[in-house]
Amino acid sequence: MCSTRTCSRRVRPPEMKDASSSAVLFPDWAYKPAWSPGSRQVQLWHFLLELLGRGEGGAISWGGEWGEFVIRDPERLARLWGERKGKPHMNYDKLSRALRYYYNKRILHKTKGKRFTYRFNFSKLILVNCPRVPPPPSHQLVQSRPPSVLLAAAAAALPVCGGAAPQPAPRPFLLPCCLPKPVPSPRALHGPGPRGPSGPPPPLALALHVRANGRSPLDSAAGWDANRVGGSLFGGAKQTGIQVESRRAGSDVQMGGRV
DNA sequence: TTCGGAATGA
DNA sequence: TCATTCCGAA
Repeated sequence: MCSTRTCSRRVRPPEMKDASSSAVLFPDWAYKPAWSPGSRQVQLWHFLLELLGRGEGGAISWGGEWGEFVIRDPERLARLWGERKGKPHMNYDKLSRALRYYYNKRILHKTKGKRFTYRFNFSKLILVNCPRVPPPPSHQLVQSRPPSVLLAAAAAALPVCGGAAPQPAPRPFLLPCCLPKPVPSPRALHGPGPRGPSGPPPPLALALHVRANGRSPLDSAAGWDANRVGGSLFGGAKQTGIQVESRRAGSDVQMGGRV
């Protein structure tokens, strides 16, 4: 076992090749570098959405809140992730560190008080990853071209009802604002509808809402504590801190570190 | 259990 | 840029 940080061996990761795992939710281009700047491999949130969309209920499943998911078997999830990345020594501690880097980017939030429970911020993913959604003015969202796979991913994997019941993987559909050719789906358009009093909108409705208004219902949702919107959410969030981002964004960014 | 700094790799 | 790895702290 590698006992030092300098000992790292390059293992060619088993990138997704088989249709059984990739074609279900994501088109091939989703994994190309052009759609994932800075990374030539599948990203962790891709992977999580993929598992969630496949109904990989053993290791991870959707939680009760909209966008919330629960890691049922942390070590198994880590093992799966490690297999995907060719990192045999992956464990939940390391995986969760990667998840925590998503906090700064507002891709993910921790659901406090619930073990192994996190929540996707789909609105942020949509806003910054959809090329045809105009970014908010006077912000620096755009120094890199973000992957537009996100909408497809979110749309395909999102629980349509948002309830606690596990969702079968929905038919893949891709949202028009991110695609050259819209592929509307009747189910996507109508969906079964919310089940509870605070039932979430179907993903497409959310996306269209975002597209029309430039913001998402999630941004103002009471339960969503990342309510400081409008910052350069992806661009400046470095691993080492968010001070640069706060400084540059000026008035409208208020990230207090931990929430 | 969760968090985030730091060093490092690709 | 996105992790991976390690680790100390809460």
